[in-house]
Order: sequence, then C-alpha cells, then structure tokens
Amino acid sequence: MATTASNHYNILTSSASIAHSEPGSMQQATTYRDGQSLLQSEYALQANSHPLSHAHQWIAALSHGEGAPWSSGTISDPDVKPAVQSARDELHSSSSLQHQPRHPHLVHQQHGNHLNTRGWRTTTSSHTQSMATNNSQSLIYAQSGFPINDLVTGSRQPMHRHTLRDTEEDHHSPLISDQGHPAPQHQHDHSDEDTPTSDDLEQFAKQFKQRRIKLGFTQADVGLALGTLYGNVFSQTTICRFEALQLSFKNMCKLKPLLNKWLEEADSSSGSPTSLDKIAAQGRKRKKRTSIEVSVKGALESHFLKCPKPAASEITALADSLQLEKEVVRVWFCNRRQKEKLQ
DNA sequence: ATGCATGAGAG
DNA sequence: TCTCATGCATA
Repeated sequence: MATTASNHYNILTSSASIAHSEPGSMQQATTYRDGQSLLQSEYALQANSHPLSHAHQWIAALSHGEGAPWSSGTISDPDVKPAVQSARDELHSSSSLQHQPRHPHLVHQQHGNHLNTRGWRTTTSSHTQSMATNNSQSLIYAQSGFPINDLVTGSRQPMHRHTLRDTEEDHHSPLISDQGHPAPQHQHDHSDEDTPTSDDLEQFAKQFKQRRIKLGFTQADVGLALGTLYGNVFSQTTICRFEALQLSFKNMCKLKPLLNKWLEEADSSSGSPTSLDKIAAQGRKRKKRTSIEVSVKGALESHFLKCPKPAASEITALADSLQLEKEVVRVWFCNRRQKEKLQ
C-alpha cells in the first residue's frame, strides 16, 4: 500500500507533455486531469458563491486561526484511522462527548451560541439576527441558499460531530441533539428558505439520503443532476459529505436548497432520466496521491497535537525527518486543520 | 467513505 | 501562506 508515489508534481506540472507523450498511458491520462476543464464546471459556480466565509452563525472565533491556541486543549480524534490509533480516537471522542469546549476560544463564544453536538448552532435565527445586526451581512445567503456572493467572510464553523458514521447511518434523532436544546426556529416560517439550524440540516441530510436511495440514485447521479438542473455540477464526494454532514455549516446551507430542489424533481418525475452531460476533462495533470505510511502519520499527528500550525521552517524540518516532500507535509497540516474544524 | 490535492480568495 | 470549497483517486 504504501505505494506511493512520490512523484514530484513539480515535474509533472511543468512538463505536462510528458504524461501525454506516453502512448499507451491511459492510466496516466486518467490520473492527470485538466484543471482547466474543471474550471468551467465547478469553478463556474464558485464564482458566484465563494469567497466569503464569514463568521456567521457558528462560532466564528474559532477559526481565526492565526493564533489558534488550540494545541493545549483537547483535540478530538484525529481521523487517522489506522487501527493503532483507534484506541486513542475513542478516547478523544469520549472526551468530546462531554462536549466541552476544547478550544479556549469556544468558551467565550459559547455563551451566546448554543452549540449542539457538532458545534453547530442550535438556534439559528435568533442568533443570526443578532449577528446580522452587527455585521450587516450575515444573512444573505441564508435566504436563498444560493450564493449570493458572499458577503461575509470570516471563518468557518466547526461542526463537530462525534461520530460521522453513526450519524449517517441513522440513528440520531433529528430534533434532539444531545442535550436537549430547544430548537426553535422562529421568525418566519418557510422551512426551506431561511437559514436552517443545524438540526434542520441534520434532519434534511438524513431524509435526503433515504429518499435518494429509495429513488435509486447514487450520490454521483445527484451530483450530475445538479449540474443539469442548475449548472453546478458536484462530485460524488461532495454529495457524500453533505449526507454525512461533513461540510461546513455555511457550505451545507448553500447546498441544501439545491439538493432539496433536486429531491422534489426526482420525486415528481420519477422516471425521467437525467441527462448526463459529461464534462470533458483532460489536460492538466494532477499529482498522484501520496500515500503516507501509518507510522509517519502517527508522527505527523503527534506534531499536530503540539503544533497545529507549524512554521515553514518546522515543516521543512519535519518533512526532512520523515522523508516526505515539504509540500506533502504542508498540505497534510492544512487538511488536518480543516478536518479538525469539522469535527 | 475518505485521504491527499488543487485553486481562488484573503491576508 | 492560510483557509475554504471541492474533487480525483483510492482503500
């Protein structure tokens, strides 16, 4: 397994022709895709919705990474799944169950927000509103669900869920999260259009998955269908993450209306084949995925616990000691941090 | 289902 | 360089 490839993507990148030059390298062709083509499809949509991350409802502070001192806190389970680590994952998760703020920042933030298990805010709008007042921008995307071009920016929200798998499979009472919180939604009542609460999202995701399966569609089908319906194509990965609540709150809010609409379409016209338009992709090469050995991951993980945001020099040193490319290590930390926020 | 990767956007 | 949204490739 560890086969990896440590290709130097720089080489590949710079010499695109190489990959193509191979006559029978279908595989290679497959491996390296054209980034450009992607631009049209996926990025197209991003164009209208992207940039802003803001702080809105979830806990904003959390993310400000810059100095995030979370190292001291309890970090919850690393996703490293290797058996070796499972034991510790459990420990971590159990600690998180008590749910308490592992991050110092959260502590103060929580006063205002009600966080449910995953850290999403429980009561939405009231909160949002207050934020809106302050920020003036926060609600926008909430309403349409679509991107309004982002106005707000800031940070992301932490969704922490203890067990992804549990959730997705199905148990979990929708409305009740762990502690019983009120889940009031308030204000107006269009259930769909307003900013959903984390409970709404959880419920929707679960329902969505069930319906999707009943209708006989795969996650990939849905992703493509969204493209035909709205022009925004999504991958199987994204649909999967949506169902598993592995996206940021903001991102979940953005996708929900699309998926909801798809669901309605699919329901009503259950029989119509969605046209499959494939986007031709080709061209650009993508670095082959590096497979990091378990032991190495362990080392990275322990470093992460001590220092989630290592300086470039530290990354270099670490990469050197682990015999990995610096870029690989850097990306590993970025992904690790991103994951940390979602959990 | 998830690990590693890319790229836009924002410091 | 980081974050964030997203996805190819893979386990």
